[in-house]
Amino acid sequence: MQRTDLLFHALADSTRRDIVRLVLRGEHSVSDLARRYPMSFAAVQKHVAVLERADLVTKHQRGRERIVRGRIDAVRDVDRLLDEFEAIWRDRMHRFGDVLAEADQGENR
Amino acid sequence: MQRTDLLFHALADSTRRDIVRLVLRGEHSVSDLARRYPMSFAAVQKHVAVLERADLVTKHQRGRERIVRGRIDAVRDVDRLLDEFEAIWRDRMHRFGDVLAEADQGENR
DNA sequence: CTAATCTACAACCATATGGTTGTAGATGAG
DNA sequence: CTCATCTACAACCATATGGTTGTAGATTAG
Repeated sequence: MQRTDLLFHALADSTRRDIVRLVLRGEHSVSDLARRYPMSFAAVQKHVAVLERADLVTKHQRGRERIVRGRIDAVRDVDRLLDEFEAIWRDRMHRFGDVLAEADQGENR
Repeated sequence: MQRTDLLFHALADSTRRDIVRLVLRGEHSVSDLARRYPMSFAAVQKHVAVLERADLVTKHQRGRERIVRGRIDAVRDVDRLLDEFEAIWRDRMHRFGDVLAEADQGENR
């Protein structure tokens, strides 16, 4: 699977999106996060792993805890991908405008 | 599953992202699309269905063909969600700046 | 030192996903 | 009318996903 797949897949779950919001706001240990959701520690741990695989968060040790931080750069990478779509669409609108302009020219010829 | 999940999930596959690019650029029938990918018609049909469920494309009949169009609005909805993340992060940076400012004040007291 | 906490990881399970083939219904071409 | 094309949909299969429980290793607290 490619990185883009990992990014979108990671964001396609509301628990994971919520975790991203939390760790963008500030640091949280894995157990901090686990306490917030109605699921087991292991389940949250897996969600964090999915986010980590997509580079949306990083984990580093502090004592016996693992601290999770959000990586805004990854979010911006997704943003850029969407910009590409926007550009494609704008280009189409542009070409559509050209066709209309040509039609106008034809009328005045 | 909520709409956001559907949106991100739909975009978490390179074939589907490619289809979105194509139909943002211009109309294509389902069989047009199917010819482009190394998989069965039914498989492409399913991919289109996933995109449709997420409102990233619409389908309408023309003769015996089903014409697929991209919906830029859905792309923009995703964009807005990412903006929320960006805002959260900026807010954190802002608050971090405040803490530094308070520390400075403390020094000069 | 001992006990509690935090984490990692494996095994397991139900369901979802992404692909296939096959069948059948509309529609257009000749 | 007849045949080819386009589509829908069902059945099926292998694998991925999201959850669980259980076990074991680090690390801190007392």
